[in-house]
Amino acid sequence: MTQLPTVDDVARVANVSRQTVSNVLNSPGIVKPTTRGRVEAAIAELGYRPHASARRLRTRQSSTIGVRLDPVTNGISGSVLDRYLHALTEQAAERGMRIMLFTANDLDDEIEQYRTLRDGADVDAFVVTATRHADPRIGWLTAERVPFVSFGRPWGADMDAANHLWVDVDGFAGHYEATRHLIGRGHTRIGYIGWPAGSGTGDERRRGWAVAMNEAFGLDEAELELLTTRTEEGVPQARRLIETMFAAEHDLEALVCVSDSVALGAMMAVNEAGRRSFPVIGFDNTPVAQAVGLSSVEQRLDQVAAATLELLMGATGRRVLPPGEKRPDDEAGAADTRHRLVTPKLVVRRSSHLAPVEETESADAGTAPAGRHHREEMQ
Amino acid sequence: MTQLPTVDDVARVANVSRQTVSNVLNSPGIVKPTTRGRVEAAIAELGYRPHASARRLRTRQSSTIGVRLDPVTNGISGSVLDRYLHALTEQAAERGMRIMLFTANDLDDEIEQYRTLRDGADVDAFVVTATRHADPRIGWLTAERVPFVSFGRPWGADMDAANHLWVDVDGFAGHYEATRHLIGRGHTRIGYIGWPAGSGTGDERRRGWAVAMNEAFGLDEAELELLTTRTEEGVPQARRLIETMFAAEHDLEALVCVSDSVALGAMMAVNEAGRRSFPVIGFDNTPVAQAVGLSSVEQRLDQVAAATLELLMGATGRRVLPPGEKRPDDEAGAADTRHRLVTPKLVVRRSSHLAPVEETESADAGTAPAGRHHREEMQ
DNA sequence: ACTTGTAATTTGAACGATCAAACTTTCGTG
DNA sequence: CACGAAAGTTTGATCGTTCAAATTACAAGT
Repeated sequence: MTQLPTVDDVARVANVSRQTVSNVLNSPGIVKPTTRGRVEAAIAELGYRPHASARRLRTRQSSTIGVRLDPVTNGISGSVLDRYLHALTEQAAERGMRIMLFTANDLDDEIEQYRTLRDGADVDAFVVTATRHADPRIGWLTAERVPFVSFGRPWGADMDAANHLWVDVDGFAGHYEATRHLIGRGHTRIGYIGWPAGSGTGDERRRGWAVAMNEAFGLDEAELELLTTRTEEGVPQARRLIETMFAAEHDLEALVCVSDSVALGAMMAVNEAGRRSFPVIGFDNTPVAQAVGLSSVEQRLDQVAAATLELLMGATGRRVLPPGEKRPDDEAGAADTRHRLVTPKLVVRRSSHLAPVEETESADAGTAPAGRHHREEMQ
Repeated sequence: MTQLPTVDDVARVANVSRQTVSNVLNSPGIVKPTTRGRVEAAIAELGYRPHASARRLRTRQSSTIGVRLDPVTNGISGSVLDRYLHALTEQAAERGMRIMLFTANDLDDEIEQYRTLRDGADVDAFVVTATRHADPRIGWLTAERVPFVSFGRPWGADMDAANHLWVDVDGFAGHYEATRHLIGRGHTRIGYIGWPAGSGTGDERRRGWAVAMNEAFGLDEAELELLTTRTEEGVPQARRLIETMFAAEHDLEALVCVSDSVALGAMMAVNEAGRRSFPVIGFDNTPVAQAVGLSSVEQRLDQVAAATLELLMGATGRRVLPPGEKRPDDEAGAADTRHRLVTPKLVVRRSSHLAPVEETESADAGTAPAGRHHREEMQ
């Protein structure tokens, strides 16, 4: 093997010109079928593959999406980003795109990386994760007209001005469904363990619980607040919290928890206290939840990934669309085409399957709102 | 913003030639300090960044390492690859390298991807994971002289012929230490739950247990086999296995398990059976283990990542070395320079901290071989 | 001062593809 | 049957960089 074949080599063999070969590759429609066949044969014969860098140099397109890999390994919940990454990589591949990872020390450094990757034509677009209030990255990317989608909706003041593309999981719907599930099983005193107020994501999830409780029992916000406790993320934190709670008098019957970590801590405290019929539901459906039989709300990350690419490339496109312009699928006045809210799905396991309904092995379609959510046994 | 500045723009401003600018960037040593200063000033002034694709076209180097992201989300253990990926991305960045992800449907498809990425000068090297017996990928990469490192040593017949670069975690050492720890705490009847025989990784871990048991109690392989059970990977599988085991008569006092999934299953069965003083140790130190207080063997993936890059790029190099040649650090006859075996680390948690030593909160440096392993409380 | 060697810098030519425009063939039509 | 338009194909230029060789600047040696 002396030298990689180039477009010229193919042209020579197929007895056509460079450009025709290029056309066969990029716009097969405009070249005569006869010729195309000849060229394709030559390509196969020589084992030719386009030189991606040369193409990039000319077209300024890289067919690559950049994702910053967060340095923190967030233990349990860290896997959410990883699962998203898996889904994104797979679905991007189906559209001829690839994912490039990079790291950054802080937000400014991240912007610096954006610039380098953009200027070097290394990536066509970015996926921004872990957005925060007044995120400087969003501003920079928007100002520079770099295509991007953020996984996580804008919060706070940005919320109104937000005309950038974003995808998010509907935490409200998730815990609304979870709470409905518990209510359907006959529970009334359902508590909520959340994160400290002010986290947009956490507040939204709690709101799902709150609305369901209000609809069912007419509780007002003051009453709901009495059923709410808040803690930092983490298994032991939550565990201690619930232990304290059990020590004091209380009449809770079930808990909806803002995350699997918190739910696991709660579950452990519940077990420790010997309360066998005390349902707990988490959020994220992490491997941990799966392993210990914790009911949880599954973020459908494949759908999130699909939505990400849809916003970036259109419904079926194979290249990144320029930002800020009218999107092809804007046509039918189809809702808002600049963001997607993915509805998560409750996964019912043992932890939510305890009393007050009689605890039988096969009790399933009983009082539970059947068919609304997916039932999964530990397997 | 009209046009991105090029090397020519910088040259004009600094009043030098293209090539000098290029030299300042790539071999600053050969350009006179005065000139260099002028060029650097111009670069800063214009905010110039090299066009990575143009550079790649010329040099045929991409400063990128390709990693196939396995489509399977292996639940609990899947996070191992993810954590490796994190570490690799970070450390690669420190050497000016980036990670590109891709997916493939099967091994042949993966080779196809290798070819595309290589021919397109998209990546300089690959990291191959999940190696198996007679892996076709290894052969192809070697024959094509594509630089690569495999995470996972070669097994079986390949083992001898293996002259390619590989990194692996020393599973033997991991479970040797785990077993020594249990022995140090006074246990004698320590069982092993492994994967079905024939998995190189699993066999190697079991061997660590076996050797420790043999050294301490003089058990021969027949006797060791009696203490061994095997199961497919998975929490419920392991759980049922141990339930059966507890149902039958047995005199086990402790268990070393080939993975955290298996260990978790075991732990649940143990709890269910009301056996409170029955230590269990896993492998991988997954978030799950951390969350439920399961002792486990931590694969130091940052070290694995460091070793990967060392093999690929030399101790401090910033570019991938051509494969098959004498490596720079071959000099001092330093062991084998073509592979690295990373020693994992036992992380002691509650699950291994139970009897027969009196179960007190502070019992720590008692009979345990102090200082050998890291002690971590749930935090 | 004059060679000689080395350090520093510059110049022309790639790298492999696509773009834009020019050219040639094909085909429908008056 | 010639004409013009559309379809198909080719040609020259270009993307931004680094390589290889050529040139110039500078210091030391006889």
